[in-house]
Amino acid sequence: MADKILIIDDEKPTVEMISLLLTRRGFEVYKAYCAQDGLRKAYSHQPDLVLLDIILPDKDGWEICRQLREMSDMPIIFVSAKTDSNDVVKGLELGADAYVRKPFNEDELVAWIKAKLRRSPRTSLSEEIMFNHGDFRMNFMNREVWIRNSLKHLTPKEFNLLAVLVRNAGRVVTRTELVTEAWGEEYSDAIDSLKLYIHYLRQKLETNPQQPEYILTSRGVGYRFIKR
Amino acid sequence: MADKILIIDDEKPTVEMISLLLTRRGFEVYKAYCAQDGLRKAYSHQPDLVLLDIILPDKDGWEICRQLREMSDMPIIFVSAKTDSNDVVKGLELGADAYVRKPFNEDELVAWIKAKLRRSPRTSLSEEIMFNHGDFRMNFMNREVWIRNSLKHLTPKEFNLLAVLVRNAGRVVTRTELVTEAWGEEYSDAIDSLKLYIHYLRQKLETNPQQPEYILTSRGVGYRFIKR
DNA sequence: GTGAAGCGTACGATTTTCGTAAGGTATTTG
DNA sequence: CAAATACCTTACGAAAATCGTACGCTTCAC
Repeated sequence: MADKILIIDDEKPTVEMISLLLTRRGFEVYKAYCAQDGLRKAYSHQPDLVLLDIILPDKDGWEICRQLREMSDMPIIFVSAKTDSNDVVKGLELGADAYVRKPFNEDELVAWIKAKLRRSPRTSLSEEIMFNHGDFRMNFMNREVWIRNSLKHLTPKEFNLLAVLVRNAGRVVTRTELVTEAWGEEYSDAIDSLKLYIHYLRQKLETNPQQPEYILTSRGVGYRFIKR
Repeated sequence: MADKILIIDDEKPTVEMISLLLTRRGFEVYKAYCAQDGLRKAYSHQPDLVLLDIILPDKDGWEICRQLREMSDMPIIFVSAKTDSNDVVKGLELGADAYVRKPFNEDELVAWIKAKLRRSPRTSLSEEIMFNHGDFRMNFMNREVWIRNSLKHLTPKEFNLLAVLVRNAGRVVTRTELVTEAWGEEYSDAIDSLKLYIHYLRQKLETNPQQPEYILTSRGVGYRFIKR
């Protein structure tokens, strides 16, 4: 799954340049040209990291940083033409994770981004999920799935598919959503494979695969993992 | 309790200057003038953060960074006169948290330190990790691996690979993650070497290499060191 | 009731991955 | 400089994972 980066900067050419650079390296990029829009997109897209300019038309970058910090721990990197040490100090004290001076070296910016992403906790994803009073246990860390004290071996694609279902337990997940989330964009039309893998999973997980308890189908829409 | 900072740098005046600066701001400072001493003091004093120069008499700063990263998450800040972007990129890729170019502004350095301390999880680094009731012991200081009271000699690449596995014990580590973490970014596609070195490790560590107890494979994903 | 569409399942072919062996090149060490 | 050690490439069989396809069953609209 590609990391999502939000760029907040009013200089359009800069934004385009960074955007191109990051897209080429496999990131998913969101752009905002003013503070208001930046904050809105931070809320709606939940980026994994924010690149932040200081000089903006409406509010300044300091204020955005402060407001972002109120809601989350996402890494924030200032990217600014204000190169004075005082500004660096101020940015870091406001809770930023790094400060890159403009003009910047492209590789260096990418290295900062990667370093901060590597460090960021990703805690929203829990290590293990249990259902059915512990009868069903899925551990994302060691990639093990247990049903009533017996370990079920899943292949990578099986595991990834189940992971998406389990993380969205209780809600019907669209077929395309399932395959793209589990296996990547290039599988978006692999609906035939989907039913095959659902079948494999049921064979391995369900007591009676003909009458599934865990993975239920929603005709014409997708599948849903029971939440109990 | 005052935060402990370890400075590893061979230029005495610089060390004294930083030391004074930090002491005045209420930090507890430890100094080392070479790589060996730096690593030893890192283990013995358990600093909360490390300031690291690149040019050192014995080993270089890159190597220290890699070795520290093998066993702990403590924040590392490079402070170097090497100001080239390539060096910054290299430092960050090795797992450093920041890179401050010499000569630096004092307030800025302090701001970086405080920012990194604020974020840091406060995990202590131990010189040795044990599993399996002490049957398996890995010592990062003298780079020794013991299994049931017999010393196993590992080559540098073997040791580094094992270190990444052990540090992530219990979790499946991706193949690319493994090689880049253990050997550096330039190995990111050396998946063939990986299986070879896993093979070597198993030959040396496992009682029965055909049925490994320690290093388990997660087909299509990576490997995992058993956590017990 | 009937046909069409959606879904489940069986089977086997193809592709990928893993472990291991063998041998060659570089690098270190005495 | 010779020997030992570390590193790396290639190759191949076995096992696992993936995928295509065909077909039968269920559900639903009319």
